[in-house]
Amino acid sequence: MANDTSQYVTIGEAASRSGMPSKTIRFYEQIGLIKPAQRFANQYRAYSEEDVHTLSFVHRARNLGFSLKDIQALLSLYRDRRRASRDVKRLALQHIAEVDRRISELTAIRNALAGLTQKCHGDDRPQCPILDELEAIEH
Amino acid sequence: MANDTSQYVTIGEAASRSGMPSKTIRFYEQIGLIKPAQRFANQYRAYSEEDVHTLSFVHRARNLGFSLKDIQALLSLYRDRRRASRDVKRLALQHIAEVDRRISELTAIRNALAGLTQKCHGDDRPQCPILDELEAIEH
DNA sequence: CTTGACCTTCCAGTTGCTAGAAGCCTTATG
DNA sequence: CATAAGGCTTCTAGCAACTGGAAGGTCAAG
Repeated sequence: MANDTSQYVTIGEAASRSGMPSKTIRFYEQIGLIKPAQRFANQYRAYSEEDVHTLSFVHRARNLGFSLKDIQALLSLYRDRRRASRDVKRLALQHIAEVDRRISELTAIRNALAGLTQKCHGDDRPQCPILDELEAIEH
Repeated sequence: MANDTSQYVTIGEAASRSGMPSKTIRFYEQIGLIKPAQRFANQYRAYSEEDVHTLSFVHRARNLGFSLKDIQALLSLYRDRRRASRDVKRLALQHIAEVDRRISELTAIRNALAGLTQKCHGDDRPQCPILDELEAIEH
C-alpha cells in the first residue's frame, strides 16, 4: 500500500483528497449514493483517480447545500453524456429558490429576535420582554 | 368531556390552541421537554390554560428557531421567578449570532450557485458549467 | 514483537419530528 | 341498539445526514 505510483488509494487518502471523512464515504456507499468501491487484496476499499473525483464532486455539491437526493440526480446527469444542461440548470435554479426561502425565513427570525433583545435590559432585574413576548398572553 | 366550563381540554384542543400538532405535544412530553400532562378519567391527556400557554410559548420559541435544548433552558428561566434577564438575553444573543452565521453561509451558497447558473445555457446542449465547476478538475 | 495507525464491520445515537398500526372512547344517526 | 366517524391511547419505525464507538484485522516501523 506504500506504492505511490499505484492507481488506487485507500479510503483515508480518498477522504483527505475529497475533503470528506472516511465515515461519510462509507455511509454514501452504504446508502447507494456512490457505487461500492473496489477492494485491495486485504479487503480495504480502493479508490481510483476518477472515484476521488466523484467524491470531490459530491463534497462540493453538499457544500452548496444540495440534498443527497439532488446529488443523486446530479450524479446521473453528470454521468450521462447526452445530458441536457437544461436539466442541470433547472435543478440548480430550484435549489437557489429553496435557499432564498431559507434565507428570508432566517432573516425574519433574526429581526424578530433582535427586536426582542433590544427591549431586554439584560441585567439582574427579572423583567424580560423576550420571555414576556414569547409568552404572548392575550388578555 | 362535553363540559365547556371545564378547566381542562383534550390534546386536540390544546394542539389547535397552541398551534402544534398533537403528535408533537406527545413527543415533547415523551422526551421530557414538558411535564407529563394530567389525565381525564378516561386516560385522555388534560391540559389547563396554563399548560396551553406553555405549549404556545414552546411553539413560538420553535418558530424563532430555538433548539429544543435552548427551549428547555428558556422554560426553566421562564418558570424561575428569580430569573435574571441577563441569562435570557445572553441566550437570545447567542441564538442571533447563530442565525447570522447560517444566513451568511446560505448567502455564500446562493451567490455561488447564481454565478454558476448564469453561465449555464440551460438548453439542449450538453455543455454545462455547473457540472464542470462542481467537478473542479485541477490540471 | 509490540506499538500505533490504519482499515474492517456492525450497531447505536443525534435532532425534531411524522406516519402508521391496533385498539379504546364518545357522539351522532338510522 | 348497532354502527360509523372521529378523536384519543400506546407502540414502533422511519426521515435526513451523518457521527461515534466497539471489536477486531493489517501493516510498517522501531
